Amino acid sequence: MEEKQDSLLSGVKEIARRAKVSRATVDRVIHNRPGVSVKTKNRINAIIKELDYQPNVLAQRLALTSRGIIRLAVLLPDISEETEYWKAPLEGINKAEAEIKQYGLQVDYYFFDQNVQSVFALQVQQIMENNPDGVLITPTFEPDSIRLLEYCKTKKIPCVLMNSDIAGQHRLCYIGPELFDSGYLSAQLVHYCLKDQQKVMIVNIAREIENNAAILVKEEGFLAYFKEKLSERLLVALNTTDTRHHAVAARLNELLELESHIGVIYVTNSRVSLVAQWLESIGRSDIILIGYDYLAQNIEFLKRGVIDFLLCEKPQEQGYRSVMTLFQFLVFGTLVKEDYLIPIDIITSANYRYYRN
Amino acid sequence: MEEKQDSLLSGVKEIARRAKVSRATVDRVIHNRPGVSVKTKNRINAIIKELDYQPNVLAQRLALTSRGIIRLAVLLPDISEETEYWKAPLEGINKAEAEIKQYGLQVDYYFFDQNVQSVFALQVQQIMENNPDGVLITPTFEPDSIRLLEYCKTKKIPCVLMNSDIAGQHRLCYIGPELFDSGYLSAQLVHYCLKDQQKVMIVNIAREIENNAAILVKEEGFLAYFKEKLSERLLVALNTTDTRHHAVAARLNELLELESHIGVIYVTNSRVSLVAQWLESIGRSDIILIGYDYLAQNIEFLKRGVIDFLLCEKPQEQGYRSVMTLFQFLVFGTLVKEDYLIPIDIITSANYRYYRN
DNA sequence: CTTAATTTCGTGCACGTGCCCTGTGTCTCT
DNA sequence: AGAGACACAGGGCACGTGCACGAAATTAAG
Repeated sequence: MEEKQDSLLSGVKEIARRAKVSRATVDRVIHNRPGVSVKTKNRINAIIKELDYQPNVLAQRLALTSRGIIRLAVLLPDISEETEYWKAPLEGINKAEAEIKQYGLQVDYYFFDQNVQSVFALQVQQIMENNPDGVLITPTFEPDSIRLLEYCKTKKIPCVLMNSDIAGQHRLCYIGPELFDSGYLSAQLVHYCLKDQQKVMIVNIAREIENNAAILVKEEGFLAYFKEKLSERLLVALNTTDTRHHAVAARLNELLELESHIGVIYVTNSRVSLVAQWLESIGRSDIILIGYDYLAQNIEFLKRGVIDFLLCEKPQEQGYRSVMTLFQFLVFGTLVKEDYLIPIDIITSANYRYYRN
Repeated sequence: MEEKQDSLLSGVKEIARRAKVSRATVDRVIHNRPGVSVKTKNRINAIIKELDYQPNVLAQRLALTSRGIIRLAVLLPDISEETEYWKAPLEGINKAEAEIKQYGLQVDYYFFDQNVQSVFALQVQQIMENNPDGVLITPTFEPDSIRLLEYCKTKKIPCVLMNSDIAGQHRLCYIGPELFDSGYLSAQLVHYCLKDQQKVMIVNIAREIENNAAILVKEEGFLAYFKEKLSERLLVALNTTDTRHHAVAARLNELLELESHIGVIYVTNSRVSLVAQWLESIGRSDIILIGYDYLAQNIEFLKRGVIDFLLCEKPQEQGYRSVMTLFQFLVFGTLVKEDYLIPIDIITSANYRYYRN
C-alpha cells in the first residue's frame, strides 16, 4: 500500500484504498480494460457505486492533452453578402474551437456556395479523403449529405447535422430548430395580429426553393396552422427565385395590386429585409411583417417598426453546441441521447437588445 | 535549465525557456507577485504578449484544488406552493454548485418567506456573521439588502444581485431581466392583439404590491408603452393582495361587470394561472391572457389556449450564471465588466416545447 | 573587505487522471 | 517440473499550473 490510511483522499486513490488494490487496477476497471478478475472487478464497481465516484474532469482532460490531435471536419455555406446568416454559426464554431484547441483538437473548414451543388459534392469528397475523426455538416443538398453519412456510418465517424435535419439517417445527433413548429408558430403570431377581412401573404425568396428543405418545412407548418384554425383561403403565396431587390419589389407590387386587403406578410427566411425595404418605400406601415433571423439589417428594420417580429434560432449557439457535442463524444465518450432542439425565439423592437444569438 | 531546447512546449514552460528563467519567475510575473527585477519582468511580459499566452484553465483549477475552500452565501425566497417560481433559480444554483464543488467551493443557503421581512433581516444578519467569501442575493427587501451591500463593500466581498436590481449600489453585478422593458414588451404584444374598441386589464396579484419592485417596474414599462403609442384610457387596473383563488375570482367578476369590453388581460407575475382558472370557469376563451413564467401550471393553461403568451426570463440560467460569475471572480479574478441582462423570451403554445428555463 | 540583509530566482512537490513498464505470485496445461 | 497465461502490485511519467522552500546573486552595513 502506498497510501496513508486515514483521510478523505478523493478519486481513484480512495477507491483503491478501500478495495485494497492498486490505482492501476481501479483504472483498468474504470476503462473496461482486460486484466482484472471478475471478483475484483465487482468489488471495485460496488465501491465506485457506493462512493458515487465522479472522475475529475479537469484532471482527465489534462491527462489527455498529451495524446494525439483530433480533427473535426466542418462543412458550411460560405458567407456571402446575400447569406450573412452563416456568419453566426461560424462564430459559434470558432468560439468552441478556441476553447478546446488547447486540448488537442483541430477544426478543418470546408465551405460551399449554397447555389452550387457541385461544390458541395466536391467538398464532401474532400472530407472523405481527409479521413477526419468527427464531422459537422449543414445538409443543404440531400443526396451528397447522405453519401457522407453513409461513409461516416461505415467508418464509425460521429456526424452531427446542424440547422436542418435529414429524416431516417444514422447520425450522432441533430442540432437545430424544429422547422415545422417554426412555421406553425409564425402562423399563430399572424393569427393574433390579423384583423377582420384581412388576408395573409406568404413569401419565399430563394434561388432554389424546391430543394430548400428549411423553407419547405416551415411553409408546411404555416399552412398546417391555417388549415387547422383558420382557412387556406386567407393565404396568398409569392415565390421568387430572383433575389435581387428590384425583382422582388416588382413581384410584390404586382401581387398587392390584385390583393389589396393584405394585413400581414410572412417571409420564410432572412430575406425579409427585402420586403421591409419595399414596404418602407411604398409607405405601408400598416402591414405587419414577420420574418427570420437576427441580422444587422433586419434589426434595423425591426427598430424602425417596419419588421414587427423576427423568429430566431440562436445560430451561434447551434454552431457552438455542435462542436462541443462532437468534442464531448470523441474525448470523453459522452453518449448523445437525443437531438438538441433549439428554442424558437420571438424578437420584437422591445426585446431585441437582450437577445443573444 | 531543465527544459529540452527544441520543441513546442506550451504555456509557462515555453515562456520560461525563451526568457531564460525558471517557471517560477514567470509565475511571479503573471501573478504580480514581488521578487522579480524590473528588467526581467519587462522581458517576460514582452514574451507573454508576443506568444499571446493563455493559461490552461484546466491545469489552473486542478492546481487550485489543494487550497482551502471558498464559501458562498446564497439568499433566496423559499419554495412554497404559492411561489413555485423560485425552484428554477435554485436548480440553476444547484447545478453550478455541483459543477464546481469538487474544486473547493461550498454554497450555504439562506431562505426567507417573501411575506415576512423580519426573516429576511435575520438571514442578512446571519450571513454577515458567517463571513462568507462571496454573496448572492435576490434583494426582495431593499433596506436590509442595502445593509448587506454596505457590509460587503467594506469587507470587499463580491456580491451579485439576481432577479431584480437596486439602483446606485456598489455590487459585483446584476444578473436578471430589464424589468421595465419586460412590461413594455408585454404592452407591445397586447397592442398587436387588441381589436377595435377593446380595453385592457392589468392585474397585480401579490401580498405586498407597493414593496414589490419587480411588479412596479413592469407596470411602469407597460404604462409607458400605452402613453406613447395608445392611450391610458384603454387601461383598467386591478390590484389584489389576497392571493387566494376565490378572492381573485370575485374581484375579477366584479370588474368585468363594470367593463364589458375587455379584450386582453395582462398579469404582472406568475400568478397568471389564477386568472386563467377563472377565465376557464366563466368560459371566456375569447379574452387574450398574458402573464409570466414557465411554471408547470402555467404551461398547462398555455397548452389549452387559456393563456396566450408567457414572458420568461430563464430563471434557472439566472441562478447558474450568478454562481458561476462569483466562482470566476473569486477563483480566477475574472473581472466583471457589466451587468448581464437576461433575454425576455416570449412563449406560446407553439414553442413552449423547446424552451429551456 | 567581510558579513549580514535583501533581493532575485531555481527546484521540487502537489493536484487527479491516463497509460506505460517491470516484477511477482498463482493457476493451468503439457 | 517447466512453460505459459493471467491477475495483480507498484512505480513512473506526463499534462500545466501554483506555491513553499531554499539557494544564489546582489546590495547594504559593519
